[in-house]
Amino acid sequence: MGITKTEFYTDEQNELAILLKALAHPARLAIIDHILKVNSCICNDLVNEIQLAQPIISQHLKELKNAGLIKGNVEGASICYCIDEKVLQKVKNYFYGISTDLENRTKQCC
Amino acid sequence: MGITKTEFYTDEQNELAILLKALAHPARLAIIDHILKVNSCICNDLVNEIQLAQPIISQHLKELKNAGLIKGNVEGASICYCIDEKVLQKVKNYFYGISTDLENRTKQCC
DNA sequence: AAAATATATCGTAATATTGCAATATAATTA
DNA sequence: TAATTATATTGCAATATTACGATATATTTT
Repeated sequence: MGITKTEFYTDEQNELAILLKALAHPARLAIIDHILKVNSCICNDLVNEIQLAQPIISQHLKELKNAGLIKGNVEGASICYCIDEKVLQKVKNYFYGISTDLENRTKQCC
Repeated sequence: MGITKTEFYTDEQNELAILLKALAHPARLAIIDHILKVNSCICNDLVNEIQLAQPIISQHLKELKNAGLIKGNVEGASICYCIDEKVLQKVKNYFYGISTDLENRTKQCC
C-alpha cells in the first residue's frame, strides 16, 4: 500500500484520525452506545447485546482500548469496561470547534 | 474478509460509521481543516497545501464527497469545494449527546 | 484438581485502503 | 484548433481490516 504519510500532518490531525478510525465501525459504535447506556459492562454482556462472536467483540474492544477510548478494569474473572471521558472529550471538542467555525462564517458557499 | 454485518446495527450507527470513516484519515482532516479556514477551495489549492500528489487529493475529496461531508460546485475549469454543514452537524450532535450522557452520570466507574 | 466462566490470541480468507505512476476527461485560453 | 489548466480515473503493489474457527489463558466455582 501507500502507508499513510503521518509526517505531513499536525499532531492533532494524526491523533484525531486514530480516534475516529477506532470509532468508525458500527459494532464499535454499538459498544460505545451500550457502555454509555449501562455505565460499564463486561465483554460477555456485549456478546449478548451485539450479534457477533465473542472473539470479534474482544477484538473490537481491543481497538477501542488501544485508541484510549475505553478503559478495562479486572473484576474477578471478568474485565469491566467503561468510557474514558477525557479522550472522548477530545473528539467532542474538535467537532464543537468546527461547529463554531461554521456558525461564525460571514461568507456562504455552494 | 468478514464483510461488516450492517444488518445488526441501528441506522444511526451505520450512517455515523460511514461519516467517521470518511473523516478517519489525517489527509482528509487536513482537507476539512483547510476548507474551514478559507471557507471554500479548489483541488489545486489543497495540492499546494498538503504534501500529496494531485490524484491522491482527488481521491480523498471523492471519499469526503461520497460521505456527504463536502459539496463540489463547478466554477469554470475548477470545482469549488465546501463543507456541508448539515452533515457535519450530525457528527457534532452525536458527540454532543455522548458528552451530555457522561456529564449526567451519577455512578462513576474505573 | 476438575469443571465452568470470561476473555484474549492465532491463523486464515476475503476484502478494503493508501499512495504512486500513467492516463483520461473537461473547461479555458492563446 | 492547439496548448494550458484543473480534476478524475485506472492499474498496481503494499498494507490493513473484518470476521471466522480453533485454541489459549485466567479466574472462579465445585
